[in-house]
Amino acid sequence: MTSPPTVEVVVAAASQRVADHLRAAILGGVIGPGERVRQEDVAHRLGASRLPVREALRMLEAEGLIENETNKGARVPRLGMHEVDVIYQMRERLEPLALSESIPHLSDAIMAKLTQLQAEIEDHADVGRFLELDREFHLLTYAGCDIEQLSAMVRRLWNSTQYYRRAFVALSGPDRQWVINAEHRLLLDAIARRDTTDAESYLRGHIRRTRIELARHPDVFLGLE
Amino acid sequence: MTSPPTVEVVVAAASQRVADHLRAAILGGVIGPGERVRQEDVAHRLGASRLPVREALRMLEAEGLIENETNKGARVPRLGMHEVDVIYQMRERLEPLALSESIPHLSDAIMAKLTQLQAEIEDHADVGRFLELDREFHLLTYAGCDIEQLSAMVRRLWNSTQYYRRAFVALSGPDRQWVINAEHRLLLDAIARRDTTDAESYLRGHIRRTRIELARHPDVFLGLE
DNA sequence: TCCCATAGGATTGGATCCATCTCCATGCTT
DNA sequence: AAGCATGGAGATGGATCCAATCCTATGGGA
Repeated sequence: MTSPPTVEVVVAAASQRVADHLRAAILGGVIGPGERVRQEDVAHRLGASRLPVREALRMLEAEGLIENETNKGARVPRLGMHEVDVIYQMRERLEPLALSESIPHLSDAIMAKLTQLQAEIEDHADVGRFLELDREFHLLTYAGCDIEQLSAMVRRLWNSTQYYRRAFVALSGPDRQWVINAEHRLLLDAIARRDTTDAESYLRGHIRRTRIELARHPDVFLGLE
Repeated sequence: MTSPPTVEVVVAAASQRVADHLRAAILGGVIGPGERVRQEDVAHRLGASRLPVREALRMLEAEGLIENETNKGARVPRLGMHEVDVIYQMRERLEPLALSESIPHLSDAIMAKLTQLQAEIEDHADVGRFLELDREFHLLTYAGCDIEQLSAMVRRLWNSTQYYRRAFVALSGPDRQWVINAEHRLLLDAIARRDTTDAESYLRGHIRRTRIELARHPDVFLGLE
């Protein structure tokens, strides 16, 4: 047997597995801002030692999903309204750049997938599904950006506001959905035309409008800070 | 003795100490892009176990100073010219925002310190000292920004380009120093006037000019990528 | 009755040891 | 002689155990 066993169940570094699990739990709203994450809990639940959990927590800290305090443990960061507002302003400035870097490298396959995703979004039913699709849509438009630092930061900004986006979408109802759809379609068209200027402009507007609507819903942050 | 012993030599979490040491080594150019960082080496050198070193490497990864590959170890990232150029564009977009957030909270003490720093910069002799002062000057202008995510990202961008900035400054010589000084003075004045619009504008120009001059020195990236 | 000090449990941080993976050099085969 | 398989050394990933720190509940004192 010269070649490595093909059956091998890709073990993929325990710390990576733990990180994936926790990330899903936080993004899915299972854990929620301010909640504490105990090392032993997670270790026991996932059948691993505490060590990979510690490493996973460090990785998630890098992604903005966890904050660590020495000797006091890890918790999901709790953001205030102003903080979220500034993070959206950061998105307004960074994501258009990521898009410009991405557009020249977007394959036809990805363009097709984007169109299909937007179609699904317009058919969307529940809130959870919309959040998932919207996230996939936007992040896929950045798939061609091969500057790792930039992609990572954009992902990080999405991660740390995911919870509040969920709360916001749940509150605001579907009567403004047509606005999102119109913006997405214009964005898609600009991307298809490889017009980075237009694309940047539509994207910036899309994020800015969301930020301002979000600022009108302070109830999303009730009981926080 | 009810109060904690005041003499206590704040031990400050070994992993923190290791991270500090490595950060200084990388920013100081002792380690250099592409070089590998072996866990045991560092552990032995700093008289600690390998475990805090592993955690430190994760922290530095979050700061963009280290990149980790599973089962293959850690190394200092090596950036290409285009990558550095995009990182500078990110700075052009993010740092003005950080500055706007910071300005309203800057105390008189900090303003005084900034003026003093600029005076020192105009007196600067060697390259290493200039880099240090310039870094301290700019980061201090962001000291009032209490959005942790934003401050962290700005710091990260500075960190990951520090090496190339050093190479650039060493090459370009002191005949353009007066430009930097003029820009710094205008920036300082705008900050003192609490004029965020002007300050953002000067800062953006300052970074942009540096980026474009840097792009004229591809020799900084010789032998890389 | 309220506040502070103390002791205990709970939780995180660190060290050592073992398993697994990668990389390189050696030697065999063609 | 060239190329590939194999074995060993080195380095990283993981598990268990021990130490240091933090939080809380309890009890004593003003």
